[in-house]
Amino acid sequence: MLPETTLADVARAAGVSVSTASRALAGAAVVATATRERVRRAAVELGYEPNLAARQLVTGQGQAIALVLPDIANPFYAGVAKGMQQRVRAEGLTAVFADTDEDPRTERSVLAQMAPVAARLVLASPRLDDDAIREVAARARVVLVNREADGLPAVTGDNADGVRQALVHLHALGHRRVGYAGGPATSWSDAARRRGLAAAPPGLEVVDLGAFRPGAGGGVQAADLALAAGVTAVLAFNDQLALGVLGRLADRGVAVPDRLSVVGFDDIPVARLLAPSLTSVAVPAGELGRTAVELLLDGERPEPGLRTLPVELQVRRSTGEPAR
Amino acid sequence: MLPETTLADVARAAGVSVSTASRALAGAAVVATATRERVRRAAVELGYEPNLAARQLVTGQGQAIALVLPDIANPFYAGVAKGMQQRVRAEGLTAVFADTDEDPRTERSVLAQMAPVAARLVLASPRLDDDAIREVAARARVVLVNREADGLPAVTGDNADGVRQALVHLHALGHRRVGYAGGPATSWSDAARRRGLAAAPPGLEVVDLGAFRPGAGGGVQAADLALAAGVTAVLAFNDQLALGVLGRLADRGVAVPDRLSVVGFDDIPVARLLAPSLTSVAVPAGELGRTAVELLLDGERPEPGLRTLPVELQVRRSTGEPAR
DNA sequence: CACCGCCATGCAAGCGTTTGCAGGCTGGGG
DNA sequence: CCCCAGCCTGCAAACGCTTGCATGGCGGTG
Repeated sequence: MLPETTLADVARAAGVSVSTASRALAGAAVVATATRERVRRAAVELGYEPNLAARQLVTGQGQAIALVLPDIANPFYAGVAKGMQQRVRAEGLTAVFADTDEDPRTERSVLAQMAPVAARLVLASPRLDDDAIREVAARARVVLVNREADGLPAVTGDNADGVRQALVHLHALGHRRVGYAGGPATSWSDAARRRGLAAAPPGLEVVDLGAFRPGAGGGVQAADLALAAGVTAVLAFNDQLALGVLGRLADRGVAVPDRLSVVGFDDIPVARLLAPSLTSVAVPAGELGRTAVELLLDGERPEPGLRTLPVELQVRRSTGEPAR
Repeated sequence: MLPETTLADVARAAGVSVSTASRALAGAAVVATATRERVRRAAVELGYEPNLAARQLVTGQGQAIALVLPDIANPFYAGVAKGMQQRVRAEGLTAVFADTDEDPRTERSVLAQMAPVAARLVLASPRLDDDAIREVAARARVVLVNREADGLPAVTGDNADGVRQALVHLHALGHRRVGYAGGPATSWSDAARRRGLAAAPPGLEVVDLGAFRPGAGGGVQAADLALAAGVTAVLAFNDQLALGVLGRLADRGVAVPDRLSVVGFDDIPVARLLAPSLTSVAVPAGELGRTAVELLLDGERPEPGLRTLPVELQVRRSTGEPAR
C-alpha cells in the first residue's frame, strides 16, 4: 500500500490550508487565480488523486457512473457498454454495470441498489415505465439510451430513418410486400421503428407480423409467420430476431435471399459473418454509450432532449431481388 | 433523499453503543451472542444498510467487485460478465467492470484504476504476465478466470477435455487429419487447449495451422490455411475464429461439413443459430463468472488452485463425415 | 470472604474530504 | 490618515464507520 498523497499534502506543498486546496481543485471562483494555479501545480506534482470514498461520504453522492442494461449478452448492448466504459475510464472514473435480464422488477431493484454508489447513470433499459424513470432522475443525473422520456436527455440511433433506409432498399430491389417482425410491445425502440414504417415508399405494403421476444426463439416464430403471410422480405426488429429468422429459414430449406430477403437492425458484429451475411441497419452502439457518458460529464444536469445519431444500412447477401 | 438509517440508529434501538453494534454486525466473536442477536434484529427492523463509503474510508478497501476482461463484445466474456454480475448483485454489492481491449498496457492501467474502488477482483485478462498479476494479488483478493498462475485461485473450463471431446467426435466421424487454428500465443487458454491436442485419439493426426487473432479476421486466414493443409476438419481456438472460418469457406464456396468440418470452442449463443449451426465445445461462461465471485465472497483469501468446470461438446451441423 | 482475571462493552480517535462561517488583509474613499 | 468594504483564506465541524484501548462487572479460586 503506497502512502497515498492526500489533500493535506497538496495544501502543505502549496502553502495553503486544506480548505483552500479543496476549493482550488474544485475550481471554485472564490479562490484567487494565482492561488488556484499554485495548488493545481502542487497537486499534479505530487500525483494527487482525491479519495473518492471520503468525498462520497460528505457529499453523499457516488462518483461512479452506472450502466443499467437489459442484457449484456446481447451484442448490441455489449457495444454500448464498451463505448460507455471507454469514455468513463478515460475520465479516471469507474463504470459499474447491472444487467436486468429484461425484467422490469429486476430493473427497479437494480436502480435502488445503484443509488448510493452512482449519482450518474446511463439507463438502457427499455422496459421501465416513465414514472419509475423520472423517480430515479429526481435523485440522480440520468441519460437514457434507446428510449425517450420527456424532461430527460436521451441518446438513440435514428430508428425511423433506419427503417426508412431498409424499406427504400427493399423497394428498390423490387419488393412490394414486406413483413415487419416487431420487438416487445413495451419496447420504446420498437415503437420508434414502427413509426418509420409509416414512411414506407409508395407502392410498398408493410405487413405487421406481430411482436416477438427479442431472441432467436422469437425469430423462429416470425419466420414461419412471414412465409404464411406471403411477403417477399422481412425486416426484423433487431439482429437477434433476424438471426432466428435466418436459422429457421435454413431449417425449412427456404433460400435466402432468393425466396425471402431478410434485414436486421443494429448490425451486431456477427451479422457480417453469417452465411448469407445479414443486411442490417448499423446503429453505432459504442457511440451511443460514449455520447451518453459525455452528456453526464459536462457540468450540470445535461439538457433534456433527444440526441439522434445517424444510422446506416449495411447491404449484404441476405437481401436480393424477390422471386417472380 | 430518504433519511438513511445509520449505525447509530441501530445501536440506539438495540440499546448498545455504536462500537458494539459495529462489531455485532461484523460477526465479531467478542460480542455476547444475545447482544449480537438483538443488534441484528434491530438492524433488520430498521432496514439498515451500511454506508459503504464510510466503511471504505476507514478500512481503505473498496467493497465493489471488479471484473477485468479483454473484450466485453466477445459473447463469451459477456457471458462471464453476466454470471459474475448476477452473483455480485445477489450479494447486495456492485460490480464494476473494465474492458482492456486485448491490450496488455491498458490492462495495467486499468488495474491501477481499480485498486481504490475494489479490493476483490476477477481477472479474465489472458494477456497480463504472471508477475503483474501477482503484484495485483498482493494488494487485493484475486480470482482468475480462464488462466492460471500459481499461488492464486483460478476458475476455468476443462480445456483439454473439451479438445479431447472434439477430437474424439471428429475421429468417430472418420476424420484422420484435423487442423487446429490456434489463438494468440500469449493466451493461457490457447496453451491449455493445445495440451489437449496431445491426447488425440490414435490414428488422428493434428496439424497446427498457426496462431491467429481471436476475431473473424483470424478465421479467414485460418480457413485458407486449412484448405491448403489438406485437412478434413478444423478445430478453432474459439467460436469467433470459427465464425470467420465458416464465413470464408462460404465465400470460397466450400461446402460445410461435406468438404470441411468445423468445430468451435465456447459455444457462444449464435453458434446454434448459424447455418450450418456450429458444433462447439460449450464452456459454461456464466458459471465461470459466478464461481469466481463465489470464491471471492467466502471468508478470507480464497485457496489457491484451479477449479475446472466441465465442458460439453455440442454437436451440430458443421461437422459430418469427411468426403472420401 | 477477598482478590484476581477475563469477558463484554463503551469511549474516543481518526479516515480524507467538503463547506458554513469567521476573520485578516488590502485598497479605495472620505 | 483613518475607516470601511470586500475579497481570500483558514478554522472547525461533520459525514458514518472501524478499532485500539480503557473500564466495568462478573465469576472463580485461594
